Amino acid sequence: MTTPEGARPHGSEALRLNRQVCFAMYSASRAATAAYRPMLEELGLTYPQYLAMLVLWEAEPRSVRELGEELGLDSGTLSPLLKRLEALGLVQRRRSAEDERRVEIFLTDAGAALSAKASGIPQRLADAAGLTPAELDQLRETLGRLASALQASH
Amino acid sequence: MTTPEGARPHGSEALRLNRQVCFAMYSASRAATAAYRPMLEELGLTYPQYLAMLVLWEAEPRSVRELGEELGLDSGTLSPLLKRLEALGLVQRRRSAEDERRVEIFLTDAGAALSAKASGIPQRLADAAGLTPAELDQLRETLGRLASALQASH
DNA sequence: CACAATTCAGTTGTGCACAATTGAATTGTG
DNA sequence: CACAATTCAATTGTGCACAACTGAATTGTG
Repeated sequence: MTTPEGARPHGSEALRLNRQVCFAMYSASRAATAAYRPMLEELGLTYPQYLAMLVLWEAEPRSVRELGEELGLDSGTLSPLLKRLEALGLVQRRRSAEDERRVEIFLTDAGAALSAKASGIPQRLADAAGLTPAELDQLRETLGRLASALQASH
Repeated sequence: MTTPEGARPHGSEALRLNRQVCFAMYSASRAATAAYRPMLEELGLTYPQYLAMLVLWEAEPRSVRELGEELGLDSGTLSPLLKRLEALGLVQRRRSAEDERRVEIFLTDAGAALSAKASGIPQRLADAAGLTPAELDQLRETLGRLASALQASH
């Protein structure tokens, strides 16, 4: 069904792409990011930037390390991302006084105000997902267990 | 529970990070890629390169467009990736004779032989996932529906 | 047949991810 | 207290993703 004219099939069953949960996850995750894109464009954010803002909207200020803990990202990813959020005027980075290694991320007024514009996004995406609330709950729970097990595996 | 000392909480419930299925998917997908990494290192492949090889192991040759269709990737991603696979000696790119726009991707002997070394990976990952086969099946099915709905949404 | 529209692969530019490293600040230990 | 070990953010380099564009080849239509 997936094999085009002229291509010789010789794959083993275990290696079939369509069998692989990880590929389904990889595809669905990219599809979700793509579904967010037009909504986030209205806010001028990328999806990872939106995630960082979500964390800050919950509580603020946060150090780069705390943000990384929440998002599972390291400073190699966060440093330039936060610099971009600062350039957008949404965030301010300030060296901590008590611990000069730390950099605290504060929301600017514009950054704090942006949450109002973002408040409808989760529901809009849930609608686009086409799953029942129960299915979404269960999916989130299963993915959480999966991520934990995978992280523990290496 | 996630709010550190000194950070002022003021998030709305809908925007809570831990509530969001998409973040769970994003995290789990990255965790899966990370779990693959040490296994794929033995093959000298990245995860997207491994996906391309999976498609070619199923049937070969494939045009760049066909590969892109299977993986949901465009030429902007695939062209350099395939160039790297060619540099690794796993693949050969050849202009199609019937349609000079197309570039056909052939496995080299080394590329074909690599599937033997990869054959254990899906099972190793399934073990690391810590889910039952039934849960994995259901997860894959749900993710498939989710990805379809999200793609249809824009 | 002519030529506009489409298909196809590649390139350029931006923004993640992530490994590896750096250098400064802090903590732990003898 | 001294100094080794650790923590923290930033930087560098590689490899995706993806939008926008280019140019060549093919297809569709008048």
